[in-house]
Amino acid sequence: MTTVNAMNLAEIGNLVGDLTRAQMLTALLDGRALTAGELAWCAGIMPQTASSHLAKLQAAGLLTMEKQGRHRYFRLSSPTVAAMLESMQVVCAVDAPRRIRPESRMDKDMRMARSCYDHLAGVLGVALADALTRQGAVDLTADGGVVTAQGRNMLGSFGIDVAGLADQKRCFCRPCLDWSERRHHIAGALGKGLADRLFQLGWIKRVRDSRVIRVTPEGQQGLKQTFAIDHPV
Amino acid sequence: MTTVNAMNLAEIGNLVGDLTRAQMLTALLDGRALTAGELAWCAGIMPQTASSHLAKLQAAGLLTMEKQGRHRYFRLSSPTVAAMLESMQVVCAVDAPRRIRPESRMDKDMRMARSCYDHLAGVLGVALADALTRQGAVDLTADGGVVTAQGRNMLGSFGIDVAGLADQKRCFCRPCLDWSERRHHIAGALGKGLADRLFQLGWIKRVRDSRVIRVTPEGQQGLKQTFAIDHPV
DNA sequence: GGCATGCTTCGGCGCCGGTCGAAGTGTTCT
DNA sequence: AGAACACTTCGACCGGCGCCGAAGCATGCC
Repeated sequence: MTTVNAMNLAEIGNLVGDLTRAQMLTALLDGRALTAGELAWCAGIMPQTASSHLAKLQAAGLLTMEKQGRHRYFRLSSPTVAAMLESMQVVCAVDAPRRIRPESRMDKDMRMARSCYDHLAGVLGVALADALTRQGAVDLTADGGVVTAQGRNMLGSFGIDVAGLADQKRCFCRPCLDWSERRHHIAGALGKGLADRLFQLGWIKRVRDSRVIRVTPEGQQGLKQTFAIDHPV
Repeated sequence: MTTVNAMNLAEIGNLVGDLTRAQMLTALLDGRALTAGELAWCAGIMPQTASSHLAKLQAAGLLTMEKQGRHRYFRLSSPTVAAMLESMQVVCAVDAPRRIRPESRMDKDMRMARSCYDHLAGVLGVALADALTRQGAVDLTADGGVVTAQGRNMLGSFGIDVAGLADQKRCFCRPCLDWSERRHHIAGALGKGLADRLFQLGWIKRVRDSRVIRVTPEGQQGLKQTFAIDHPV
């Protein structure tokens, strides 16, 4: 019997399948580490309850914990976990028969620009991928992506150490299906490099307590000049 | 609040998180369509119970149903769903702290060679990917893969219509992390093409009621001659 | 028509697991 | 030292869900 596989599958599913834990995981999906208390607040439960959930998630290897003074910081234990969660969201978004879309302000912002573990997603993420493709800097297919010689120059002068990124163990340029746009954006080391550089330049900023990304006025101008992207407010 | 995302996530997780449903999904992971009765048998439950589970999975869009006489055939509704399930299994295999491995005969066979939705996985799948890489037919990275000019010739003379496969909508050559080998094998249209051709040649056969693949004596010989693969019995 | 088969719906049972209050441990601040 | 804080453990409650028996529809075979 293939039960051993199914058991693993069910265990993971079960962990993600509780709304409270799903809220915690969603909160951690931007790659930051949060304290147990913050996670409890995110999920709207008492600290004791959060503690038991976090213990389970940690025991299963989805989360790693780091003690720091009297705080305990939790983060997703690897990009693999983030990728899994994204793939689950993609299934919701793509395959589910249409259902009520609350269309809240936050949802709108999330669709506009958000962090996806350590890179950019939403309209902005897709626009960046499009722009780099249009400029011949990267060749992005559904299967994967490569940076062209021209792209290396361009990204280099933009302040991204392409060679350094490519040396890392992790995927260099992975296409990541965007659950809101239903198109691909750039993930992997290059995706992180791009996001990091935009943060560094002050072109984008995180919105507190969410994955939403805000484009600053300088970013607005810079994106237009460098990538010919007209990002809405 | 990002609750809408978390809700979707939890819904999917909840569906996969029940051992019974996980067994059904695992049984469907090879891409075939099974009847409600067969799925009930796979999960070891009564038909009534299976019916309710299948209704839920279908309502959520994970499964599609097709009536055929008095049978109802269920299958995974898309490769996206299969990819999600695989990604969940990868997380179990890679991130989970080591746990008891029952080491049953079936597990051994599964690790040796199995179908993964519509392509090959296990030792055989990885060996094929290695062989094609070694022969310079494909260039497989963690990000994606491409078929070389030489590869097109080689695969063409092996009876695979590379150009035809590349024209399809779906990913052509996607690397898929193997949960047992923890290395990549070839998925996507090319992966399916390879598997189909090996079935057609009679080199491999499915084992009844499982995803296990058996290599025939002809296959043993053919794999050695064509790909220099010494596949264990 | 009569009967077997495949699947669904309904109703009630039983249990697993998420929840919080209370109490305990370890850390930091004054 | 004592108090405030962050988090964990324990115990009890209870709601939800997976389970099966019985009955109800469809379909196919004789």
